[in-house]
Amino acid sequence: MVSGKTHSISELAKEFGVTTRTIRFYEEKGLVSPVREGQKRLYSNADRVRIKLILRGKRIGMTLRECVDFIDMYDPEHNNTEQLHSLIDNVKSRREHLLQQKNDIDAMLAGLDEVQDLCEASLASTSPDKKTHQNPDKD
Amino acid sequence: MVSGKTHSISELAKEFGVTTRTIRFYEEKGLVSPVREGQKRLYSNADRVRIKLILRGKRIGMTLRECVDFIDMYDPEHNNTEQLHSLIDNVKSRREHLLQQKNDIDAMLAGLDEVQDLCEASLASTSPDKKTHQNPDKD
DNA sequence: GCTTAAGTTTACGTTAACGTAAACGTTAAT
DNA sequence: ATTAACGTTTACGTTAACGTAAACTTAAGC
Repeated sequence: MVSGKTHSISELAKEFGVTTRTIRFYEEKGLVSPVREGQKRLYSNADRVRIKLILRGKRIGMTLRECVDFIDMYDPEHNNTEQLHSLIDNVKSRREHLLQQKNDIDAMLAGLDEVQDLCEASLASTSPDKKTHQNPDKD
Repeated sequence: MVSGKTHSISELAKEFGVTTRTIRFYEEKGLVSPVREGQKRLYSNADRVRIKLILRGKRIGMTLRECVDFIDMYDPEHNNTEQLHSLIDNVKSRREHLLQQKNDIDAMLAGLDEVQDLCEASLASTSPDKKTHQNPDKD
């Protein structure tokens, strides 16, 4: 089968918790290219996946441009050797960036643990004995 | 000792790789409050740490407002029981958010691995035998 | 005394990522 | 035939997070 299930714009909007305006905006920017049935947009499953990847990227602070660049890595239109090497470099630096972000997140999670401990300790004792406060200077 | 080492604005700018404009902007927004020596700003180590935390937040896509909220969790001006509970709730949702982000990052890292494998395979064989392409639909 | 470097305030400009609204078309049900 | 639900285009508005420039002060070095 060449054409799988398609979706309306409001279906996708509901599924992903965004507005239709957002999805049209993504099209305006060339991030998705739904087919038309008369006037209306029909979204393929590939479009769905692209939107999912875009939103994933946004959740970790990527710009739309970065999301596109990222997604474009997946499609194998990079034939010649030079482009493949440049793509690998790109992958490398992206990976480093992501690992940095993981470190940042872990540091924050540790901070949250600390805050929560302090809170609970403070709640446990009606007259709370002051614990010494560790300041968050690591990294 | 009550007052540790202080720093000029350009020192901090250089240390963190941002412009002085950025640091002044943060002050404008109430994120830092350097002391003045005459006209000039003197940044304490506490200021340094706040900036560090801000930049850490930004790296994972937090807004400045979110960064402040996050940082404010650290200082124990939350005395009464109700506020402590609300703070704990806040910690909880932040933690969930951060864990979601870690999942997103892991998914992307997996994607990068795949892309890299494809690239290297394609480079290894001068006449590259087409491998079947796995599409990234997980999660 | 002059220049250079670093600092200051004030203020307008810019980009990204949509929100919001107006004005209109199409299909289906009442 | 009219309301309702969904879709469309066009276009102006908005917020965040600075960039950039102008015009000025202060301290340091020669």
